[in-house]
Amino acid sequence: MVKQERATRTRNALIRSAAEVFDREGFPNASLSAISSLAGVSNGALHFHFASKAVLAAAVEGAALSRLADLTGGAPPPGPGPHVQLLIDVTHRLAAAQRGDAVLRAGFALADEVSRPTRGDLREQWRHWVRGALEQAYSAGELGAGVTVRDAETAVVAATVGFEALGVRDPVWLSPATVTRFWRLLLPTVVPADRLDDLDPAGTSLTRP
Amino acid sequence: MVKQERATRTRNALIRSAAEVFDREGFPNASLSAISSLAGVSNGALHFHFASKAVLAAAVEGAALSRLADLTGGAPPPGPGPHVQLLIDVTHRLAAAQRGDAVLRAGFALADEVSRPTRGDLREQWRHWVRGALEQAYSAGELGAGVTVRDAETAVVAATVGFEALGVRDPVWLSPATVTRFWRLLLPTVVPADRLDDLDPAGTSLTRP
Amino acid sequence: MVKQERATRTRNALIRSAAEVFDREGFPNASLSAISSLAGVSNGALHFHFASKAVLAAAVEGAALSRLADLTGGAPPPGPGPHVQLLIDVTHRLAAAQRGDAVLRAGFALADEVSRPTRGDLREQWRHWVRGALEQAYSAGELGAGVTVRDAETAVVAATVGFEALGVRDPVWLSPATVTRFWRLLLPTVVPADRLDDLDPAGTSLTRP
Amino acid sequence: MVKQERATRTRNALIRSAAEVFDREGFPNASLSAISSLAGVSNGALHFHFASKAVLAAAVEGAALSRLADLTGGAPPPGPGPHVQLLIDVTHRLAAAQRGDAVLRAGFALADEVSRPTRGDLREQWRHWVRGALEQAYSAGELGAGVTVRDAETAVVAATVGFEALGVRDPVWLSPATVTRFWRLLLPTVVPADRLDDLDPAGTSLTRP
DNA sequence: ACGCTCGGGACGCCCCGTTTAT
DNA sequence: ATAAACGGGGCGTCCCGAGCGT
Repeated sequence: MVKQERATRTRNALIRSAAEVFDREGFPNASLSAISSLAGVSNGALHFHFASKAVLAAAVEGAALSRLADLTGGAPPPGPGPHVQLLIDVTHRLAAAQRGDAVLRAGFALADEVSRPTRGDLREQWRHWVRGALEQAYSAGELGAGVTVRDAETAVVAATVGFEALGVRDPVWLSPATVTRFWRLLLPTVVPADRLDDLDPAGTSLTRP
Repeated sequence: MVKQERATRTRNALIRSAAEVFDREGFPNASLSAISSLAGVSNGALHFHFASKAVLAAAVEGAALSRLADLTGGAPPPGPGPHVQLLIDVTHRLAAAQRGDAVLRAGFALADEVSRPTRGDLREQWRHWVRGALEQAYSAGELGAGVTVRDAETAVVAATVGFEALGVRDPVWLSPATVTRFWRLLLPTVVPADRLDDLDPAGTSLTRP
Repeated sequence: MVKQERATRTRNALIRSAAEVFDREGFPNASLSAISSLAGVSNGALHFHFASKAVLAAAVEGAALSRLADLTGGAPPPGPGPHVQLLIDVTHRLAAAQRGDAVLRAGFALADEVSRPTRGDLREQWRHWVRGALEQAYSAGELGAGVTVRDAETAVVAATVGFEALGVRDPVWLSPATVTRFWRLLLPTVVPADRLDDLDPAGTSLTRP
Repeated sequence: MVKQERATRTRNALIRSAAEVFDREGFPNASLSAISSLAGVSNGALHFHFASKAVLAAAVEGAALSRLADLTGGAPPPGPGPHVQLLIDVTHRLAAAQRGDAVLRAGFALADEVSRPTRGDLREQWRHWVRGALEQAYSAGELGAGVTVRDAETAVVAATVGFEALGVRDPVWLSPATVTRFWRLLLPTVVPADRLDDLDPAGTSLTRP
């Protein structure tokens, strides 16, 4: 069916423009007509693809979820490796993405505003990934003495969420400098002193080897 | 002038119930009739005290601001003293207040949603206080080597904002245990090793001597 | 009582400002708070003097009625005299007054909008006076052959009302030139040819001898 | 495109009932729900066709404008012809229409109340037509000596407007008898004596030959 | 399958004309 | 005569279904 291809294009356009409007106006203030007209389609077309506003929001959240999966590269890779550096890099990538990608921003915002604390929502997903990465680091002996996975998870998740919340009104909170400052402060406690030189709080642009 | 006493009571009741509804539903979803009926007054009474929804929101923010001032005890006290412990204690108090006080929660949320990034809003106010406390600590030589005020400010502000954002859906993020975990992780870097024993990451209930 | 004097002053100020606001906004759009604040008194003061908006409107109409009585000089004087010239003069005076006096304008407008066609309202009052003047002229033999009082009344009342209605948006319709044009056209039919030279369609500023 | 037919029917029903309610209650007092329910459609349907109350009023005015064009038959026909009789006939037709047609009545009222004195509004349109007809009459030598187009225009327009204004509360002012009285008084001055017998102040029901 | 025009209810905010409590 | 409170809508707007086209 050739038709379905255009339909998919329309669907995606709607998701994208929905994300934009949700991000700009917030979910309750976002009007469906604003979304459909931004996408260049009619009001009825929107309802064909998404039965309700909530369903549309869920679709945006889903899109954001897959963006997040792209950023994290799925689950943290097992086995030995510089797990902490990966964590640093991913927080940098997440901040950058949140600065530039309305879908991601809208997704996180929607997770707070609309959906009940579902098991698979963005916040939970992110927390799980952070915990997973820290557990790998712990197993690999990368964490400093007296540092528990739980403590580190708390700090990292809270800070990244804070960056996002503050970044809504002042994007500097999502800048590399901000994230780097955070890691500069945290790293001396998180990793043993002898490993400190191997880690770059500013992140590495290298893809995982 | 006796009459104004009841008026003040009504005004406060409106602010309180507005905070409650704003906190529960979010500003855009909060309906003025829900607020006025929760306060036990009529629609017109609300409009008498607050010309518009925005003005009401500003009043809630103002109330939250004074709550925050109560928590911080105004400006950080100058001179020698355990400044870092004070910072720890205040973050605990703030978290506790945000868990129990809808006005404070609503105030912070409103600062994000409605008001322009005014100089005197809650977020800025909090950031200023944190920075001030850290500067006092720095001046008193309480900060560890290589720790800048700026870095610490970033981490503390981001984390507390994160706690609040996450606490909306899961209050455990605002529990003493969570805040304690954060400080447990941070303190070893923030203060010199020889001072670590003098500080309690779980906070002290003592009022400042 | 000295108090009563101030009360009267307040009452009159309210009537005047009510007329102004009614004239500018129309009765339904005029808000009582606009009226009271323009008069420099409180909202409650207004309700002390006038139980309701309708009562206030009636007061304005009453004030306009006395203005009209001033213009016409009461009933048309009986006996011989240049009755038609008096009619001309009064139409000029009425137009001038409607151009400059908000009370008169508001009064006529209110007579149309609010009050039921009462026997004593402004429109009826004006029509009665015109008819009276024409009857006096007829009795004095001032009217041309074949001219009935009824016909002349119709034309004069309709035209003056038309001037007023059109004058709301373009004051030129209430200018002396306009009224003069009307009489210039009408006079040759209304009065016998030999009396034409004694009458001035532009009106005489003389008070009646 | 079959659908659009029903839409047009709905639109027209809304305009008609809007005219009725505007005419009965006046523009400010007319409630949109009264209009939509009188038209037998929902509140949303109204908003679909007319974005705001003002737009709806403009539509009513437009409808009245075309009614007026029907009455006048467009521009006054050039060339020789009994132009004055045409003018008489049209004033009769206008009065009759204003007595029976709420759209026309509401249109004129709206022109006074809401719209700025636009160049193309009803009042101006009517004035233009009257002036045009009189100019044709003048060119054809139908006007009496000493009668200017301007004077006649003033009297005719003012009187017709007056009939309308007075007719709101007492329809007799829009009756044929009233209009006939007006012309009976005016004609002897307006046209030369030898043409008087050819004209009927009561109007002719003949369509123009 | 995909899309649009048209229409239906439901509130939300604002504001207004009024009475109580003082 | 005031300050405070009341309740009643008005307009606008929004989210959504229905039914026809393509």
